[in-house]
Amino acid sequence: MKQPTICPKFEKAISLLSQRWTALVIYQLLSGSQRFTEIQSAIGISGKVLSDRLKDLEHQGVVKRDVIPETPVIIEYSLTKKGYSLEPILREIESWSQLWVTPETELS
Amino acid sequence: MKQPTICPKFEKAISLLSQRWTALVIYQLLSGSQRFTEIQSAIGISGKVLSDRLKDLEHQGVVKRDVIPETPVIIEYSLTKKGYSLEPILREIESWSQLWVTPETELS
DNA sequence: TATACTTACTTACATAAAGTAACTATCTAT
DNA sequence: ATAGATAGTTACTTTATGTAAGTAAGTATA
Repeated sequence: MKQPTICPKFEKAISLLSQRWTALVIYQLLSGSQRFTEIQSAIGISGKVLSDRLKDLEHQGVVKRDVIPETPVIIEYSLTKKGYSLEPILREIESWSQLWVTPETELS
Repeated sequence: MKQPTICPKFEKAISLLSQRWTALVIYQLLSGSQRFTEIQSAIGISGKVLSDRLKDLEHQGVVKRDVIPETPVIIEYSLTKKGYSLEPILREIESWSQLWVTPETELS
């Protein structure tokens, strides 16, 4: 055990972002509040997993769920302040991808 | 279901980084080239998954595997230029985690 | 020589996570 | 009455990950 242990806060952040679909859901919500099926069709996630992720992100304070009392009722998901604070990370990934993701690696 | 509207390069980058352990392995290698067991003990990953990840990252051109012909042979893993180019992303995650990961969310 | 230890893995098996499709319940439009 | 949308849930299958043990080459100790 000679190696320094990785910072638990960093590890927690990584475990959030490296859960499948999570970063994509947050990225999608960066463009504004959206409904369940909008997110679903935009990123191609299954209803089951999206449901899980949104619940999880809501618990973590990243996403907010609003029930808008129209007829029929509209349920809107949006980012909290904490959620928007992740934007610089997503933008870094975005610009990295434009520079470094080549057609060949896209096929792998 | 409709076609996903997200940029394929971005999606590819996300699928790389949101694979479990990948970001942590890259982060670990930011501090310099390391051997298999060093990475393993530093981040607490199983040999099987580390083996998978390193092969995958090598294939993606992110990690380089060097065999150093000493006795016994030493196998060193390091980041390529492409690998180091991910540093800003990891640093963003690092600073985000310091600001936003609270003790409560650590327990979830 | 025999035994143990290290490194860099692989293999077999068990469990957890994700994908798929169908289903529910409420409301709206035709 | 029938069909379609919305926001999910449920049951089942497939894939990914975790755990533990094993392998093969080499070193060190007794």
